[in-house]
Amino acid sequence: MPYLTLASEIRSVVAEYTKASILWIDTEIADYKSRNPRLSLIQVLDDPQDLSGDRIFVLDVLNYPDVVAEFIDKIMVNANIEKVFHNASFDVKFLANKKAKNITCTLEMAKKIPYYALPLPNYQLKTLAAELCHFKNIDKQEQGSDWGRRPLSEEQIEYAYLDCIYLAQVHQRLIELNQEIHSEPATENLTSLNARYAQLEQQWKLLDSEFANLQERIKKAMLAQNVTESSYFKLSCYERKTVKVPFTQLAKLVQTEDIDLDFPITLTQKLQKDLGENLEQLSVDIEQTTAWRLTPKNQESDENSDD
DNA sequence: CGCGCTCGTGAATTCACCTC
DNA sequence: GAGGTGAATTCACGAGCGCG
Repeated sequence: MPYLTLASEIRSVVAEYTKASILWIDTEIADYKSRNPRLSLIQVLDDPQDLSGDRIFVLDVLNYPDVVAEFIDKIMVNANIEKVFHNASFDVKFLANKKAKNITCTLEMAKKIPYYALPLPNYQLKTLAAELCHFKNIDKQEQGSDWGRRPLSEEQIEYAYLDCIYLAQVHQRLIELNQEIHSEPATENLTSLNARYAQLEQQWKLLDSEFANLQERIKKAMLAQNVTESSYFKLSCYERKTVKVPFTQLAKLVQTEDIDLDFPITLTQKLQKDLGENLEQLSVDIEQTTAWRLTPKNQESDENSDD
């Protein structure tokens, strides 16, 4: 895991990366608590199979803002290179932000996988690495360490490159899980899906109804007994306000003050009825959509076993 | 600590569908 | 057609989470 500190060698590595089609990237930030945090390290991996770390370059960019600019210009903004991060929005904030193209976030991928298929207490990278890829002895101690100091400790550099390995491995597993979960609709086996649904429905109804009942009782009990904290729950409240104005007043204001305010209003059935024939004077824009819905058939009559 | 999200909550609306 | 019902949708808001 080459640790590069010279601007010239970092530049040449960045130049090499422009040929890659996908890169796994992590960053370390110095002074994250302060008002102006700085980019300390950029760790890049270009081969997800690599577990040794040989293919990871740890780029020390703390004192090279112009090298960072080059990285942004050649890699981050380049739509031809897919960039994989965990919680991408955090790292990308320091790397081109909104201008970054072709970003993949493993945190978002993980969250999209339904809970039953990936039952985890949280979606931190270390949790995913441990549960999804069975990495042992994952250390996150260095995460909060001082990334602004130089030289960095052995442990810090070790930690920095390990994160990239976790990232690439987790990413691969998430892709696999995704394929299992979100299968091709055209080739799904409807019979087995229906069977599984029916099998779960009864259990689910029992659980769901008791669950809802418990929630309601606990809430009401805590309210009645003036308890804001119980062993499992916190009870909080908030003010909610909706600002309203008569439509005629708003319309008049916009007219008289010549305010630039125009947007489509949904004419609900009630409004259409209230307008009556006046509706014909308006140039309405009719949007047609199709809504599909699943309706369970009545299963209890087992007489209709027709095919 | 702080940013930038997403998510859960509960009320209000809307609408399809059913019955009378 | 009136009226009821349940599902879906919308909205304001705060809680909570991930990163270092």
